[in-house]
Amino acid sequence: MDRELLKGSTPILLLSLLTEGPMYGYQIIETVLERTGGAYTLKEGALYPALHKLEAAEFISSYWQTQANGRDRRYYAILPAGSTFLVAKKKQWSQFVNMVEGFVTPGGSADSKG
Amino acid sequence: MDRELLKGSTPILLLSLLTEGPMYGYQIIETVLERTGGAYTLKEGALYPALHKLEAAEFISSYWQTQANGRDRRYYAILPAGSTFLVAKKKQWSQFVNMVEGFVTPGGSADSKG
DNA sequence: ATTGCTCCCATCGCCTTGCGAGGTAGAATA
DNA sequence: TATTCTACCTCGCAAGGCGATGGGAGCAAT
Repeated sequence: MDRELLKGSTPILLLSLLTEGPMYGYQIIETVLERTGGAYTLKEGALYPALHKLEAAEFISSYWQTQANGRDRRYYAILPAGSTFLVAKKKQWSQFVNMVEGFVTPGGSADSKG
Repeated sequence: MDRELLKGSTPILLLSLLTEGPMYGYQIIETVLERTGGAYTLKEGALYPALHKLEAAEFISSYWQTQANGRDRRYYAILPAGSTFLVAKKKQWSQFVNMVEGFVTPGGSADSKG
């Protein structure tokens, strides 16, 4: 997986994931790993800064939750503003994909799906 | 257009464009501008370094051509190695797109088209 | 008690890439 | 002469992912 391709898509990934429900960092990494069949390992050095930035922007919120073992986990949940942002980001995403594919396949479909 | 989304996709764009025939820098910018209906302006600060890097990797070659006016243009043409690279990049691209869309639309199609 | 493993958080410096701004220069136009 | 268009290019900056590194809690085996 080309790291440069990932740039800018992480917020979409994160926000989309959190739409399914609150998750904690480690769980996000595991989930991404599983769903991509090991193809993409979301790195901690990318995840946590991204999560913090999303929280600073008030697109997500976080809360610590103590488990039965007594250990703490930091859960992240999407906020209404985050959902709104996701919708806009998704649109931007498909426009972007469409643009690139318009060049990759000049004769192919290049209409705007978003 | 989100600049971060662009990162890593420029080589694909450039190589795809050059597959249609040799082009010079200014022409590439104009072409991209036209085809995207003004949505995406490939910036010089992004284009030329990308072009030079592609050339250093021997994916493309360049040659100066003098016009009737006496002015010179630097044309870039794709090399066999560049075509090979493009094919690999395209595959990587669709895998990447597929991955992101797998998260964006969890219920939707997430199979690997590439 | 010590080692080592898994879980779980996080930061730091590096690298790459796009962008804004700036520079050079010939040709056309006013 | 001055401006604009074409056409090339580079530099410093910002942003984001990555590898490395580190802290710490719980748990099992030695």
